[in-house]
Amino acid sequence: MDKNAPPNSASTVADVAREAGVSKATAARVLGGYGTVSEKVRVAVMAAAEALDYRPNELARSMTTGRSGTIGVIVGDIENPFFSLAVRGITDVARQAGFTVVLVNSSEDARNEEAALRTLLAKRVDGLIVSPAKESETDHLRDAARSGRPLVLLDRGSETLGVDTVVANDRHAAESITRKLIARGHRHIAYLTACDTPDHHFRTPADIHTGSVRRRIEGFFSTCQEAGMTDVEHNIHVGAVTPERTRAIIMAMIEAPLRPTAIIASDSVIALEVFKLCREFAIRIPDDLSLVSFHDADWTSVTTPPVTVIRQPVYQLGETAARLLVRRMKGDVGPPTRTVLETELVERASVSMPDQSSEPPHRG
Amino acid sequence: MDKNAPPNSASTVADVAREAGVSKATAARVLGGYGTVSEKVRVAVMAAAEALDYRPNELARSMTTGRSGTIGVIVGDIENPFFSLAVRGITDVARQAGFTVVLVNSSEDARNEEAALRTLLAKRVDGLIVSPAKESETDHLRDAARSGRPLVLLDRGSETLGVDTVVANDRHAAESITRKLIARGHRHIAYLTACDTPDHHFRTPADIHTGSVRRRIEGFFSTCQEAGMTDVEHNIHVGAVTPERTRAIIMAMIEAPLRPTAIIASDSVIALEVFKLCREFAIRIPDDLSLVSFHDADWTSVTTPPVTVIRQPVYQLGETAARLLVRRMKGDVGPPTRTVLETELVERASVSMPDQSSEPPHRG
DNA sequence: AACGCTATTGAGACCGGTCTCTTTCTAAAT
DNA sequence: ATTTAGAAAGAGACCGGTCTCAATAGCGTT
Repeated sequence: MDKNAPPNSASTVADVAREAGVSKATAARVLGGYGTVSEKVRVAVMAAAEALDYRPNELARSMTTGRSGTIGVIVGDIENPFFSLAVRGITDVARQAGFTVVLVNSSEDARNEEAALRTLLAKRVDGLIVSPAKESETDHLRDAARSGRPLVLLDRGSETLGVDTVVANDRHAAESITRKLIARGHRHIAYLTACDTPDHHFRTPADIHTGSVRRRIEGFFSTCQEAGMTDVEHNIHVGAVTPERTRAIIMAMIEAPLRPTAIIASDSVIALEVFKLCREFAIRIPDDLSLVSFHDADWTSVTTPPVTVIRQPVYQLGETAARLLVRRMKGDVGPPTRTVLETELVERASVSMPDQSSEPPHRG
Repeated sequence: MDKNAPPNSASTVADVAREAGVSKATAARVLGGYGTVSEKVRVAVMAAAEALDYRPNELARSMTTGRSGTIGVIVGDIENPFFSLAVRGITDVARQAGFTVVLVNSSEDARNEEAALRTLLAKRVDGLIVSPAKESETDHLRDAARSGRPLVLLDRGSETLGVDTVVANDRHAAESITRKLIARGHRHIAYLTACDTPDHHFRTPADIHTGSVRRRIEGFFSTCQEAGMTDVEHNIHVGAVTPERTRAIIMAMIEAPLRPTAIIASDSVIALEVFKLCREFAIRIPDDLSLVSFHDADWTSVTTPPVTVIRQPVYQLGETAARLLVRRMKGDVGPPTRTVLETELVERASVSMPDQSSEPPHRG
């Protein structure tokens, strides 16, 4: 009679059990796919479930099992191609392992990150992948780790926090590109990042709380110094958080008495802004200004000239982090690991050749 | 004694109640922020919670309240800038309204989408935003709607399914760009999309199951026909799903006896591939070939020449869908709405000017 | 002093699953 | 035929919250 009409409210194991004429426990065994049941009963229960349009309540299941089948992911900004690609890597692995992803943008704000973490922990995610906004503020991460749920840090590590980390070899990448620029005669190289300091000025690498960027700046800084360059800290520009601020910084840089001959952009979004501005002001790349960018964004190969970039294995970064997390969630309790993925310098045409360099080597 | 040492397993309201010397119900009232409690008891309970490092279990809360505080989002591919921007719009609104987002990639596959939907429904998301891979296969969406949880369709609508939809005015956009190309003397215009048909050939718009693309093709098709063009269906190319396939299609197109003088790319990923190939084969844009793309991706303004695009309000698409969903989740039960957001033709320099056109008007 | 009203608290059912413990039943082993 | 292992099914506790309902307490009123 009521077999064809699904009830108003979702039906439960108890409903199915009643319909099939068995106990709740037995119905649960069939529906949950555990324990042992006779074939006859199995068929009856399945038929009842079908008739009642039964849909399991994953929430209730999670509460008893203690596992929710979800992993929480906190990134700075999903709109940034770097993160969207990394998240793709994460979701692919997660899906394959039977997990779904809960995504939160921190907008690179430590407070947002902390709130997000609390929410995700409250929702009982089985594991977490976080790209921490600030390495200096990691109390909330420590809490997460302490909660017993595995945590993997993505792109930005914290050496002090004993937790799994997957990063690129940022420092080495920065060193090699800086060396390359120096070899081509550049003596005034600017480094431009979205990371900010309280007074928007750079003094020492310790001011930079975003791990990946700090390591790059350390590499840049020391390579410059080894080459005998002075006042390197004045060539490191922070706070390129919006297109407007980025433009203002670049403008000031260009109009300064000692105008840089090369710019290293810390991400593709900034590089794009530099490129736009150069075009707008008819600054020729690489003749007037050389440009190098971190992250091999799709468009960098298609501009005139194509942009020399440091290719990071972004998808693999996400993939590796997720794989590591899955292993931890399965019970691997080894000591925390730090995975460093290699980068690759892709030389295109946005860096001036040695003979084109307007400055002779060793001038200043 | 055990006040400073948090217990091994997470503490619960019952633990806090015991610690504070009150009943479970009272502790729950304080912790859950409902009902009425005396100030004295409130303080005592909070102190106990603090001491025990109490963290609410959102899962348990969800089970009784029936609401999980999450919204499920299914998109084709988060890596595609279109979707990552739309998702950013969704997450921003969701966060503001107190919801977190569970994200799933369907890889534009209806079966994946169905599985994802089942999972999300089982996890008891409070609402859903889906960008359906196929408008023809919507049984699973109907199920979702029937489950009582609000559903909003993003970018791709289904007229038959009575459900809220947020789309761009794709048809009108396609018409206007096609008209513009025709006005500039183009008589052989190719349309290139990632959507595919079983035999990889296009016959009628009804073959295309992705709503937004079908509407664009309808606009393109009818505008071409109105201009007296024949065999328009042969100029619509489907199945540009990977860079390799895209290249093969473009190559065939270029080598055909009647080579198109203009290409409309259905998304920025395809446009980028066209651009790359043109550069590789020294095909000049716009002199040899005009290019127009849907979606104003960041890089399109920075190429040489910059690409003429149809700017879609992508962030707003996500934002609007999320706002609508939030309203529904709050109990709005009006009839299903269909929101159409306007697009804008951004003319840059990838379309040949009339006087540069190699073909005189009305030739064929 | 008796009464009524409200603020505060406690007891316990409930959400929808899982899972342990028992009991019953079947069939192989001695 | 009797013993016994193991399969199959049921009863009911439990997860960690919410929420209803009843009991108690405190206060103003007449």
